[in-house]
Amino acid sequence: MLEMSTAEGSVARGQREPKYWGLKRHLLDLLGSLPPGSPIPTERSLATEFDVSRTTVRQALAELTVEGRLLRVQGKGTFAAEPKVAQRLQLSSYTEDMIAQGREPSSKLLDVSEIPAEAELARLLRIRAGAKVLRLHRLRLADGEPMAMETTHLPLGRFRGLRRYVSSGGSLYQILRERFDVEMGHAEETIETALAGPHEAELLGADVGMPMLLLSRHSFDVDERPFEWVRSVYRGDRYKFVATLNRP
Amino acid sequence: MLEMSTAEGSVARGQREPKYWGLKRHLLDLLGSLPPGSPIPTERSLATEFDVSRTTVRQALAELTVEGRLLRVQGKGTFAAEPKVAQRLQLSSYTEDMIAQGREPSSKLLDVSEIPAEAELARLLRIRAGAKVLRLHRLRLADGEPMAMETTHLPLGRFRGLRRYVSSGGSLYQILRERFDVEMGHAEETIETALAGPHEAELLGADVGMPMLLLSRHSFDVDERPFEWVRSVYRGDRYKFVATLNRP
DNA sequence: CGCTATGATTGGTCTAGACCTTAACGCGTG
DNA sequence: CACGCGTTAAGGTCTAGACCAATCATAGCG
Repeated sequence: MLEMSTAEGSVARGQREPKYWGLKRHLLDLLGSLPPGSPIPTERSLATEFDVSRTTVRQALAELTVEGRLLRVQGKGTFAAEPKVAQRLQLSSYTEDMIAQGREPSSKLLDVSEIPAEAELARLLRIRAGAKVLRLHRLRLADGEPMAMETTHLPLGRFRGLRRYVSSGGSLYQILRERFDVEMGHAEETIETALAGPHEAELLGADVGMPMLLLSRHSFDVDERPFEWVRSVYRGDRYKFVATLNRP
Repeated sequence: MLEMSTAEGSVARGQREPKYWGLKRHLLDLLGSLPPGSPIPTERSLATEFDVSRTTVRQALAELTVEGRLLRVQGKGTFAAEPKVAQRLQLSSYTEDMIAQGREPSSKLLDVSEIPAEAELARLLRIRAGAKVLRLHRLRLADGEPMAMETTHLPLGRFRGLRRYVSSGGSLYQILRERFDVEMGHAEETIETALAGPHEAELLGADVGMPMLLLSRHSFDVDERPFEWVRSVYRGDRYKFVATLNRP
C-alpha cells in the first residue's frame, strides 16, 4: 500500500517522542496482521499493559480511528476497519456509476422539501433569492452499505411538478431528461475535506469528528444553464475518488 | 458558505449535549466575526470563563483545528485560520496549472535519489522489481506558500541521465518531453483523505494529525506506457480540488 | 550597541480517577 | 416462550492538576 509515514522515521533528532506515538506504532503493527473486523484490546487493558493512562491510549486510538484504521463502537469495543473502496468521479448518475463498478446501487430518500433559495444558492442556480427550490435529501448505498449523504437542490420554477415524479421513484437524471428535456452539459465538481457532524455521523454509521470527503457538484445543461447544485458527504476513511484525465 | 452542520440542530432529542459542543458553537460564532489571523482567547482563559477543565477546552479547539478554522502555535497562541484555496485537478504540469490560476508557482527540490523499485511500484511503472527508479521529493509552493509535498517516481531504465537534467532545474514534464520524447497520454488520479504525519506536518507547516488530501497520479504516455507515479499531500484545511467534467 | 540569560506565557503531553451512555448477557417472572 | 430488568463491561465525557516545549519580552552584561 506504500503507506504514508505515521510516526516512524527520524527519532534521533533531539525531540522526545510522545508516548502515544509508540502506542500507535504498536497498534499499527498489530493491525497489519489482523483481518478486518477483529477486535483489538480494550482501552483499559491497553492502558494497563503499556503502563500509561487511559487518556493517552485514547489519543492513539482517536488518531487511528480518523485515519480509517479502527472502528470504535460504544458498549462493544474497538475493531480493525475495512480497507477503502474506490469511488469514480461521477458525471454520470450515481446509479449508472455504481453499476459500472459492479456494485448494486440503491438510494434511500430521506426527505423532500420545497424551500426558498438563500442568496448563495440562488446565485448558483441563477434564480432570484427566495424563489422556491426542491431539496432532496438522499442516502446513497452500494451493496446495501451507506456510501454517502447527498443533498440536491433543483430550481422548481423550471421543473414544475418535479416533486411528484421524484416521490414516485426513479432516477433523477432520467426524470429530468424524459420529463423536462434537460440535456446535460458540463459539471463543475470540488472535493475537499470536512469533519462529520452528528447528523452525518449517524446516517453514515461513522463517528462525530471523522474526516469526510465533501463533494460539491454544480451541473449545467447544454445551454449553460445551471440546473442543480449538490453536496455529497462521503466517509473519508472508506472511500476515495478516482478520475481519469485526458490530454486535450 | 452553506456550512456543514457541526453541533447545532436537534438538541431536544433526549440526548445530553457534551459541554465541548457548546464551547465549539460559541467559538464558531466568534470566528464568524473575526478576520483571519486574529488571536482567540487562550486555553486557560477559556477554561476559566466557561468553567470547564482545560481538557474540555482542548477537545473543542482540536476539532476546530482539524476543521481548518483555527491555527494553533505552541508558545504563541491560537488564531483564526485563512479560508480554503481552490486547486485545479491537474493533468497539465503543476507549473502551468498555477500560472493559469494567477499564482506564482515555485518548487523546492528536497531530495533526489535512485532507489530500487518495490513490488507495488514496479507493477505500476511496469518494470521489474528491484529496477532503479528516480525518486524526487519536492515541496510545491504558490506565492511562496507551501501547498503540497510531492513524491515522484520515474523509471530510470527509460530515462537514463534524467537525474542530471533534474538537478539543473526546469520543469520535469518539459525535460521528459524535450529530452526523452515523452508524449503525455492520459493519467489516472485518486483523491482520498489522510492524516499528516510528523514529516508532512513539518514541511507544510501543519500539525500532526490534521486531515490532508492525498492525491495520487499514475501517468501514461500516448503508447499507454506508464512513465511516472506521484503522490502529493495537500493541506486539507486550506485547499480543495476542482474538476470540470464534460459529457462524453 | 549587541548578545545572552531568565522568566512569563502559550500550547503539548500525561496522570488517576470519576461518572455517563450504550450493548450484551443472563436471570427471573408472567 | 416472551418480556423486562439488572449486571457487567465497553467506549464517551470530564475534572484538577502536573510537567514539558516553544515563544517572546526584558533585564543585564560585555
